[in-house]
Parts: sequence; structure tokens; C-alpha cells
Amino acid sequence: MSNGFELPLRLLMAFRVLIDALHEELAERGHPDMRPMHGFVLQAVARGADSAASLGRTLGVSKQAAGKTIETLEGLGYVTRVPDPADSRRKTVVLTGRGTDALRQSAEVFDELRARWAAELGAGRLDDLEDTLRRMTPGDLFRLDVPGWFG
Amino acid sequence: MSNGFELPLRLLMAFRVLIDALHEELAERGHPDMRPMHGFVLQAVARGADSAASLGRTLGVSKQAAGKTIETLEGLGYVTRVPDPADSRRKTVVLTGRGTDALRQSAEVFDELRARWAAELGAGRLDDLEDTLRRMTPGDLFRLDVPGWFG
DNA sequence: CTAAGATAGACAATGTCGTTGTCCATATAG
DNA sequence: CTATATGGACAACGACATTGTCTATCTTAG
Repeated sequence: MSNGFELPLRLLMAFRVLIDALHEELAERGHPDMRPMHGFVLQAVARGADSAASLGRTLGVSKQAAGKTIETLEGLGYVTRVPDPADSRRKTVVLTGRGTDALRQSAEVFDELRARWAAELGAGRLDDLEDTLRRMTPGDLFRLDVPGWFG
Repeated sequence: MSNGFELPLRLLMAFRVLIDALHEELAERGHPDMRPMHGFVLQAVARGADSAASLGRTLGVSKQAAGKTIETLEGLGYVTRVPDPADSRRKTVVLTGRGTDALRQSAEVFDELRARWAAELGAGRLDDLEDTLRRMTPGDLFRLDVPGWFG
């Protein structure tokens, strides 16, 4: 195999390793129905994408698709929609207690996973890894338009 | 933002950076209709997943889904199906000239991208990155069952 | 103030891509 | 030879995205 092939695959697998571990752990902590996508969406909502239209823009999908995703999350109990008093067209998307819990738990698990990596690699090597990745990736971390990108 | 959140996102973005650059370059080299998925499938075919059923197993999807993917790739001219003389149920999937060209070009571009990273980071840091990733990811690189995994 | 345009969200039709179930032809094992 | 497993095609369905259209509402220009 050529050299260059390995790097992207390792990056993807490392991501998968973390995300799979996250969701295994989340399932045991009361969030068995969370999917990788949902974490992204909840993050986006928490960061201000609090309507179908703005969520769609943040995620790089149509507002209709964003609306359906919100419906799904609403069905799972992670968000609610409340009418916006200042603009009666809008329905503001709000994280429920369960939603904020999911985010808090995700953060905890990610911190634990990072600690596990630090223990295995040594803190220095992990810091180096993060520094290197920071140098090779765009600064704005939250371009979350991942959904259909791969197909 | 908590510390642990950053690592997985950076890993994913680094992967995206490479894959986007690859396909931008591939488009200019005569493969504008290649999608990220297609590279994975062609790889799998080249590595011996030469029937709908075995491709499905390798990719972690049903044989029907694999069959449709093969049809698509066939329509794009990357593979052909030839009857297997030893087993008249099977139709062996074979890379066309265009298919092998796509793989060769991908390898070239990945090598160039890796060289670009080496130039920017220094060869030592890039080697460190790859070593670190190798330590944290499974050995068998070609578990390519990526398709629906994210949903 | 009013008219024009932009925006939020709902609804419908459609496309893509995965799934399961069924079926037939063919290999393979007992 | 017979029973079972396998490869591939076809059909029905579901998840999830798309575009287009519609109404209600907000915002801006004149």
C-alpha cells in the first residue's frame, strides 16, 4: 500500500474509535438512542442554532431537513419547541433537561476518553497530536455540515 | 468548551481536509464524478471483494445494497461484471482501466498530500502523528463499513 | 403608512440509498 | 440423490435528504 493512503484512514478510524466508545458509554448512562448525528445537532442548538432555518444553515442542510431532525430529537425528548414571543413565525428550539444532560454526559465521556488516551500515550504525545491536528485543520471547528458529505 | 470535545472533531476535520483535497484534485485529473464512498469501494474490490455478496460483507452492508453500488460504479465506468467460469452463479466484479486509473491517481494524490503535510509540519512530526494514530486504532485498516455508520 | 421583499415554517412530491423478504439458479456436503 | 448454503435479481418498504410551493409574519424602502 502506498504511504499516503494510510493517514486519512487512520484519522477516520481514530474518530470512529472515539465516537463508538462515546456512544457505548452514553448508552449505559441513560442515552441508548443517541446517534452520532444527534450530538452534532444538540451542540449546534446549544451554540445558538435555535430554529429550523438557522440549524439548517449551520448543518449545511435544507431547512426542511433540519425541521425533520428537530422533530426526531423532539420525539426522543432532547429538545422542545416553544413559540418565540418576539417573532411569531419562529418556534425556538430549546434543549430539554434530557438534552442538556446528554451534552453534559458527552463532555464527561470525551474528557474521560481523552484522559485514557493521555494515560496510554503520555500527556506529551497527546498534546503533540492535538497541536498537529490544529495546525492542519481550519480554525472554526464547528462547520458541522457532515451529514450527506460522504455519500 | 471542554477539552475532550476537541480531539474527535479535529480528527474528523483532518480527515475531511484530506478527502476534500483529494476529490478536488481528482476532479481535475479526469474523475469529477468520484465520490468519497467510491474510493472505498474500489479499494475493497481491488483487495478481493469481487462479488456483490463479498463486497457487501467487506463493507458491512447487505448484498443488495452492494449490488446497487456496483451498478452505480458500472454506470460510471469504473468496474465491469464478467461471468465467473468456475461458478455460474457469480458475476465477478473487475476494475476497468478507468477504475484502476482512479485508484492510481488517488494513491498519487494522497502521496502528494502527505508530502505537503510533511513539508508543513516537518517529517518528524508527521511520523509522530502517524505513529500515535496507529497506536490508538485497530490494526486491520480495512474495516470499511462506513456507509450508514454515522446516521 | 403602505407596498415590496425577505424569512420562518409546514406540506407535498421526489430521489437516493439503505433495509428485509422472496425467489431462482447453482454449488456443495452428507 | 437430497438437503442446505450461497450468489444474484426483483419488489416493497423505510429513513432521510432534496426542491418547490404555500401561508404567515417580519423588515425595509418609499
